[in-house]
Amino acid sequence: MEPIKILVVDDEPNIRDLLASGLRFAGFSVLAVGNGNDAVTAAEKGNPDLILLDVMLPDMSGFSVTKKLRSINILAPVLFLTARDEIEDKITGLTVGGDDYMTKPFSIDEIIARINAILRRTKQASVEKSVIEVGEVRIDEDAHDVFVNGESVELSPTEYKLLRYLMENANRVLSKAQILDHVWEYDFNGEMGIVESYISYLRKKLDPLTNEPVLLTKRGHGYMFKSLKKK
Amino acid sequence: MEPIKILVVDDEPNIRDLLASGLRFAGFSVLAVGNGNDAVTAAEKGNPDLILLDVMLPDMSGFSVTKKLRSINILAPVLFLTARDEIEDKITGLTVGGDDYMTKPFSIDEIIARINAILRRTKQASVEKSVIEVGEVRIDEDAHDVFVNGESVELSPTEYKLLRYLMENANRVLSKAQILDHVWEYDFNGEMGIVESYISYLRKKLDPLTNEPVLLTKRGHGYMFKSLKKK
DNA sequence: AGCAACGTTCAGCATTCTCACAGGTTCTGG
DNA sequence: CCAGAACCTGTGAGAATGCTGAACGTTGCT
Repeated sequence: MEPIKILVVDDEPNIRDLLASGLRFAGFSVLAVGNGNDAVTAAEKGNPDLILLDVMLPDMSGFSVTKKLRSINILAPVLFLTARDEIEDKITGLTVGGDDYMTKPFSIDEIIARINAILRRTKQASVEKSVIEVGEVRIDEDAHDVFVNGESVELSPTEYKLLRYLMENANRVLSKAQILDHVWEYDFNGEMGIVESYISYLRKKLDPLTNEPVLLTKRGHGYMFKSLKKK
Repeated sequence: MEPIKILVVDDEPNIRDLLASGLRFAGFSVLAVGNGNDAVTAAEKGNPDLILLDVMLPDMSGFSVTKKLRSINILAPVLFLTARDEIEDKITGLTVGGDDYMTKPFSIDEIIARINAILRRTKQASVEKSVIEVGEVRIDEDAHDVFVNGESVELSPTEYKLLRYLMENANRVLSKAQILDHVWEYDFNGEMGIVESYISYLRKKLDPLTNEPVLLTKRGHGYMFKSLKKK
């Protein structure tokens, strides 16, 4: 099975590197460029499965890039990146087919989740499953639903992302720093106490429905999602 | 099987040597440099499997080093080293994928454990197993869990590190000085009596669950973890 | 505008941990 | 068998760590 190819287009080197290395670690094959022209040529040659495209580029807008790509019959789905204060109307309507968009700043894990969601939607023979199930807890990544022993649980966006990250790494201790870097946006520079807060929120919602606590504190090391069955 | 290569980057010669010799003894192939520029060139040539990177370097920050490395397609995971009071704002956003960080001062054994954890996570075909099992005692390094004859035992961080060190060197006498050097942080300047105390704590927790004592005192020499089966 | 949901910080509280000390016990050499 | 060395372990002070409720600002919705 050959790896899924992603083309990253962003003019800010920091963001570009962040995305490139994050995606590579996630198992994708990544090509990264810094402007629209390079993006078009790279897409022609590389034939990527998905394009991660910043809307604000030095030479042309992300939308022009998309148009050019479509005109030369490159139909890979596009995940647009846009600053939060740029008007959202412009984007709505332009994202046709499997396209989607995200606002900066983002969290790495969120980007990966979106990419998987798009690939799931556009490719029939999807590799990724949309359901994560560990022990008594089940997450539907398409619907963003969470069930504990069949019962639905309402989570806020941050609670959801945290739970997903913990479940993806079930039975493995995760340090607060790792959690912060994967779950929170990359420009977050607050305290780690917020992780404690959200663990507390999650416990308050999950524990009443589980037979035994699923979120364990490993004092001095971090937190862990624990599943009953041995893997 | 060729040895795993580690690049150590730290400007303090003491720390650098401490790390280099400790890691070599643990079986890694080590290259050590003292600044960011050397780090980049060394990484280019040496193609390390992991980089141990001090955040505070004379010529550039660990952040810049990482960016440079990633931009020239060096994707080895990074274990950042940082002073305890720099953590909060600086590190956030740095660790992507398999990266992690540790605060100074650290203990050698803890560094090695983290390195193994990262390599385990980032490499599929890992050599290291996350479970150490000697006689009646089993440690899961991912979950930081300890079991004696199947029963779970709760250990404090220091107790855990001490037990792990003893088990890694089962059936071998370890002097108190050795134990102090490996398990405690390098700037610890207390008495060796602390080792006696922690041996005592461990015995109190382990002995009730074992058929025979596992922690032996070799009077005048040190301590030894004894396993039933011959090695 | 008013309201609800959410993210974030903070302070107080509780628990656990580290470490030193000191008195007691066991061992060893002579 | 004795004296000293080595070792064991209970006690407690102070620090570190984690938990949680409360407060506040922001955002989005009606």
